[in-house]
Amino acid sequence: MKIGELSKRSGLSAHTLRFYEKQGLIQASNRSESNYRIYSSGDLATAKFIKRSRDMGFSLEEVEVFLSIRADKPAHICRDAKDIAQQKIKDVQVKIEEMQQVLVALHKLSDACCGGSESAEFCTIIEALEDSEAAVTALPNVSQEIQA
Amino acid sequence: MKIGELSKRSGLSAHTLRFYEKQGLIQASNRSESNYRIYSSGDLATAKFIKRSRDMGFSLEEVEVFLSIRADKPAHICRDAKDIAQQKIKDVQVKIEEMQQVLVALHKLSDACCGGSESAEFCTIIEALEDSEAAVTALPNVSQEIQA
DNA sequence: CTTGACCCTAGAGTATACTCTAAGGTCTAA
DNA sequence: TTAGACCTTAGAGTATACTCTAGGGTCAAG
Repeated sequence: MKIGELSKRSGLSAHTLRFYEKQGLIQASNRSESNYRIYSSGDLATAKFIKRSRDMGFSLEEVEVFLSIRADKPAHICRDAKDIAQQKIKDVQVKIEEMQQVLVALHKLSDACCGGSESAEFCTIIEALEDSEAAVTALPNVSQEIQA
Repeated sequence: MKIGELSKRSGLSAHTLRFYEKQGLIQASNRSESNYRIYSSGDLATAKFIKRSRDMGFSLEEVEVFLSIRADKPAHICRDAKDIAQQKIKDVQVKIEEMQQVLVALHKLSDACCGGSESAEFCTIIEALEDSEAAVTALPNVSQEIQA
């Protein structure tokens, strides 16, 4: 199949597939005479493997490791894979906890504010952000994780 | 005070303060004869305001809106501020939920694996990522949020 | 033989928020 | 007067993962 079909079947865009190729994650097993990438069903399996790994939150770098384990299983041990998974679990847990703290602070911030069409002269949100003694205390620096 | 002291007192690096200036978030109220930025205590309050907003997860763009409300409160209403806060709450809630789903999937993935020094030939993690019928089902695309 | 859908490459652009560098000027204390 | 800490600017680099563009070739159908 050509890249368009692999794209449809894998859920990865053609652009992304070419990008992954550049990153060394996946190769087309053949090229047509006109230099089109020709993918096998094995390639489709690889593409899906990558997609699933990404959907689980693994970075491309981690996916690369999984791919290398997958490519030569006898050369690797279960711990290789499990270490990555467990580290990812920890990362996700930390981020969830950070975001839950932020959520609590945000609720405090928001709930105190009437949110009406009154002048913002005494808006508690602005006041709380202004005043160090307000709702916001000892928050971790979470900005990145919350931005899309 | 000069930028170094504002940095210490606000918790923002001098680099970041200059960067925020470029973005139009904060200005030094004066310049010394040698062209050093001279900040007032009002500037310190602004810097802290920005820091607190960032720590609550607001983007620089959102902080800009808060700053403009703060700069001219009578011209704004409470809803202006509350809308932003509530939208942020929604965003954070969505991300937390996504990450919790990912966490469940990761646990399934990881728990099934022995993690020992056995060959990865039958590693359940690799198998699960390989096989569409495995643990991983209908996950949202969360990759970004989980990466640092 | 042309239209439209598809494919190719190299490289730039997007998003967000910094973070750092180079090259240089200023200030203070010993 | 000189070392060292501090300040200045413009602009590039970092991180991650795409996403898109320009300019061009290929292919099947009508």
